[in-house]
Amino acid sequence: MPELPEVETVRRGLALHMEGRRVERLALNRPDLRIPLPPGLPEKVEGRTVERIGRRAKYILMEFEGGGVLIVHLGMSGRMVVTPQGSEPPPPDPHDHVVFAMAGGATIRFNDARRFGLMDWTSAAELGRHKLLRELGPEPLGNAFNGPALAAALAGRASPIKAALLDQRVVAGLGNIYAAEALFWAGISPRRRAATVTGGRAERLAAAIREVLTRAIEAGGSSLRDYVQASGELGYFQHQWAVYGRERCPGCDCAEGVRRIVQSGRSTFYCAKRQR
DNA sequence: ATTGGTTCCTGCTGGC
DNA sequence: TGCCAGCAGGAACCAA
Repeated sequence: MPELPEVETVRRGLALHMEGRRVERLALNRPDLRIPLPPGLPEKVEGRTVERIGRRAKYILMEFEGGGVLIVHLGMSGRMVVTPQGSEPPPPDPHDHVVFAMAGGATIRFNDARRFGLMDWTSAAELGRHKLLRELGPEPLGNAFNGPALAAALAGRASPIKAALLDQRVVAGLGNIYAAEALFWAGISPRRRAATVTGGRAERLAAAIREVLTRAIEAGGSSLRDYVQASGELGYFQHQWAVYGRERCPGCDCAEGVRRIVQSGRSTFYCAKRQR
C-alpha cells in the first residue's frame, strides 16, 4: 500500500539508477492499467535522458530532457523492480507491465498485480494543470502545510477527520495507514468531525502528520539497498506502526482501548482511551 | 458542494 | 489438503 513515504523511497531508488541516464528501450507488456497507457509512449521516451525523478503526493514524476514528464502512480500493488547494471535480473513476472531498459544496462520494471496503478504523459509546462495533479492539496512535508492551513482545509467539513485526511485535496499523500497513525500521535479520534479540528488540535495533527511521514521515510531509506535488489521490500516502518493492525495500544500498553472500525469502507484502528 | 457507496483487480487468509 | 468466499486498498466515478 504505497503512501507518500513508500513512494518517496521508490523515488530515491529510481533516481539512483535513472537520473542522467538515457532510456534505451521501453517495452510495454500490458497497456491496460487503470487508464490506458499514453499512445506512442515508447517513441516519446526512447533515446531520451531522464533529467530528474520528482514526486508530487503519491505520484512519481519522471522528467525527461526536452520537457516531457511521465507521471507514474503505483496504485495499491505497484512496484518498481530495479536491476542495477551488471546484476542478474529476477525471473520475469506476468505483472511486469512496463520495462525500462536504461543505457548502461540497468532495467526498471513497473510491476503491478492489481493494475490500480497508472502512467500518463505530459510536459513540465502543463504539469500543474494536469487533471491528476491540479486538485491536490499541499505537500505535508512542504512549507505550505501547517496547523492553520490544515484547519482552513477542514473548515465546514462534516465528515469524520479520518475520511477528510484521505481526501488528497486536504493534504496530499496520506493513505489509510498513515492517516490512522497521525491521528493516534495527535490524540484525535478518527470519528471526530473534521471541522472541529482547529487551533491547537490542528497544530498537533499537522505536526503528527509531518513526524510520522518523516520517520517512515527514514525507515524506508534504511532499506534502500534491499529495495534495489528488487525484493519489493519497501522499508521497515511497518514494525513501527503504533495502531494500525495492532491489538494493543502502545501508549496505554493495554488492549481495552483499541478499536477497529470501518469508515468509508476502510479499516480504521485507534485507541478510544487516548484519542478524543 | 459535499459525502457516502461502488468499482476496478488479484493475492492472500481463514474457515470449513 | 484443498477449495473458495471475503478482504485488502487509491482514487475515479456516481448518486443523493
